[in-house]
Amino acid sequence: MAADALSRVFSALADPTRRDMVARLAVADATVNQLAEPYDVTVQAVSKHLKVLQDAGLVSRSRDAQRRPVHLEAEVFDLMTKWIERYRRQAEERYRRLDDVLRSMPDDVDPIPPTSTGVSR
Amino acid sequence: MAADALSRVFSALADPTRRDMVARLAVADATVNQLAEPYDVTVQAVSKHLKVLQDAGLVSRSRDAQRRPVHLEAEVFDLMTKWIERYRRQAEERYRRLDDVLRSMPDDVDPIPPTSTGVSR
DNA sequence: CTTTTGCTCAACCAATCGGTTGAACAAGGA
DNA sequence: TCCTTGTTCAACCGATTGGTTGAGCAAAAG
Repeated sequence: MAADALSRVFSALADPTRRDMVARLAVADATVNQLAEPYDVTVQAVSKHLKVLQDAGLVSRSRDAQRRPVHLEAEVFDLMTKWIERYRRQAEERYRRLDDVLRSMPDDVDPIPPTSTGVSR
Repeated sequence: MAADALSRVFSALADPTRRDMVARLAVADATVNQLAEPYDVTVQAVSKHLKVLQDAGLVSRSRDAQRRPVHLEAEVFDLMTKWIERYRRQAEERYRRLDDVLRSMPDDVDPIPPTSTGVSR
């Protein structure tokens, strides 16, 4: 696994089962067995998934007798959101500028060199 | 690879090299060779990374003579943003409600059964 | 036509992933 | 004390990943 935080978060959420767990944990904390119940895998597999989510900082664990309740930590989402928004905005900004350039293209400038077809506006 | 779109996008961005490519493509379109230049890997490896980004719908390709310029498609980001925001909001909402519950807790109700330590808030 | 440029395909490799089974451990209940 | 419950650890397995090299192909340039 790539060591950096952002990679860990993205890759943790790249798995549908883990995303479903996050979705359910957004509603309420849950134990490993509760989380495992709907899925067609062993509780050990779920425990592994939880370790991935925990390493990504997406969930935290506490203790309640033998149980180890899982709690969703929503703050880490910010890391992703910030990254995504940054580049989306940048790309959209670029798109907007391209639009401006095309709109302001002077008539005496022909960006397409004449070809055999000879078609240029 | 998990077949669903969201998994493909998350997993595409789970790699630092691919995130860096996206960052650079937000500034300007680029050819495979241009993209490969800063990295310490073969151009074939970069071509593979691009295939992953393309399968996730994050980039598109066009044709310019022998070149196959890469263009960032910012719209797919929405898919992620929507998913993230949904569960973050839900988790934060739950946190807020928990706060309310604690604040409105009547004095004669002790939610924690007495233990040997006897400590309860 | 031949060569060069830009890129992709195919085969391979080591490392990681998501899953399994089996054993272990920690804590409460009989 | 022994048993049951909840969870994790360890070892293993097949599939996938990110990388390599080598060959091939399409289009421009010579």
